[in-house]
Amino acid sequence: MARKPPTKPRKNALQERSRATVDALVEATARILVREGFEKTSTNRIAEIAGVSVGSLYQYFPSKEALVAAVIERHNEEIMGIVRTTLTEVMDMPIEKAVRRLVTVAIDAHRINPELHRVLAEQIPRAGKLDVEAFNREVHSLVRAYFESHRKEMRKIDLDVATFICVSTIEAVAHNTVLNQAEMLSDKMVRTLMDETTRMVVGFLR
Amino acid sequence: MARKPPTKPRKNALQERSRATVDALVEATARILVREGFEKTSTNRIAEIAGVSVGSLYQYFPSKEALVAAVIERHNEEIMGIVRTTLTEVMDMPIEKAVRRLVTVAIDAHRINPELHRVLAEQIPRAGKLDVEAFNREVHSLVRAYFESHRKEMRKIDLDVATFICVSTIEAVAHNTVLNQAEMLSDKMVRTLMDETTRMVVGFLR
DNA sequence: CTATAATGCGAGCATTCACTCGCTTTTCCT
DNA sequence: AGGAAAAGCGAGTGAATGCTCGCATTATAG
Repeated sequence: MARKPPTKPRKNALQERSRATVDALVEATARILVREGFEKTSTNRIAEIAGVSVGSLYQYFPSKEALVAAVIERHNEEIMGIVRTTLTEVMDMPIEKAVRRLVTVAIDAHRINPELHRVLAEQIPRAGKLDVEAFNREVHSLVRAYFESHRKEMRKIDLDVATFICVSTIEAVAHNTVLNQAEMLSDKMVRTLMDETTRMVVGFLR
Repeated sequence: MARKPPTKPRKNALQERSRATVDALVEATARILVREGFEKTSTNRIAEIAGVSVGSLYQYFPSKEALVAAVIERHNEEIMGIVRTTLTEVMDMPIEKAVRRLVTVAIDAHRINPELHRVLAEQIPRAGKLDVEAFNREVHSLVRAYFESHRKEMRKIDLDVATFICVSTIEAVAHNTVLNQAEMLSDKMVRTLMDETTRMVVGFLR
């Protein structure tokens, strides 16, 4: 196995100016990933688009992977923010309402930046792998917590299995809806898909 | 957008010897993809492992992408073979039986070569994109055909929506079961997963 | 056996790319 | 003001890689 390149910043941005530089670099990386694809994403190009020199880039990011990892982390954090707040909102709702809400949120989350999501999903470099796993684990445990406190509404079923299946299903439907079918889908179609997915999951749980 | 590299063979292998060369090259590509990852997969290395010179490689494959595409096609064909025969076997079975069989087959298919599947799923180059879409379309239409001829066992529901949701679900569960959790799962656990997934899908359809 | 086509070879070319280093400019602190 | 620390610069370096091309070897046909 190959040694993985470092991911931690070489130095922390302290002053205002340097924080802006770091931001510009991450933003540029995301934009190039979307607009030109992973292969075309070179450090020289990133620096160019960010309006920064390669030298400065390497002051804050020890490797190209570190930059991509930063993009992944930012994107994941954005999504996790939504998921976390939604799951607390939903905590007191009955299963039917809660699941419907989760399905909606899953699709919304995938719509934040579908192209970036696609590129990250397709081309996850080794660097981002850990982040994504942590992400999955957190979603899993949040959903499981909800199930635990709503056990009475549910039939007898292993909670881990239920969580695994439900999360996989909702994620897959959202992913495929937004990415595979793109704009082919009318709003009405999307609503039907959400209704039916909700129905399936709810029917499954009780 | 960048122009995509050609994928068609530069010339067809006619004689026995050259067919063996082509095979060795595809096989070597698959092995390197699995053992050393996409990044380490260079044409020079492929030729080396295949016991063939780079020059010969380029007699049959116009680009590196063409080689990867060939691997993808071979893998997809292997899976599609299983899916096709299973769906004809299943054509006369009632929904319950049929779905259970399909879930089993989905997992089996993912187990053919999990590592290769993972690499291909993660690192699909532009070249393989079309193949994968064709693959999805075929699965979709096969499943839809089954649903059509079993409409009486099902509640009223748009067949495309039903197909989309069912295929997404089964694929996602199989994928995550085999790849995310790897060997962490006991056989019993897998059986439970299959039972529950079947239950969910069947419950959804009627 | 000989001519022709098919197959195979691999050093090397051209290019790309991640990353370094010596230096300048800007900001902060007293 | 002035010195130190932080931030920024970008030409240049070395390594990797996709691919070509001229030639060598092997198979087929007449």
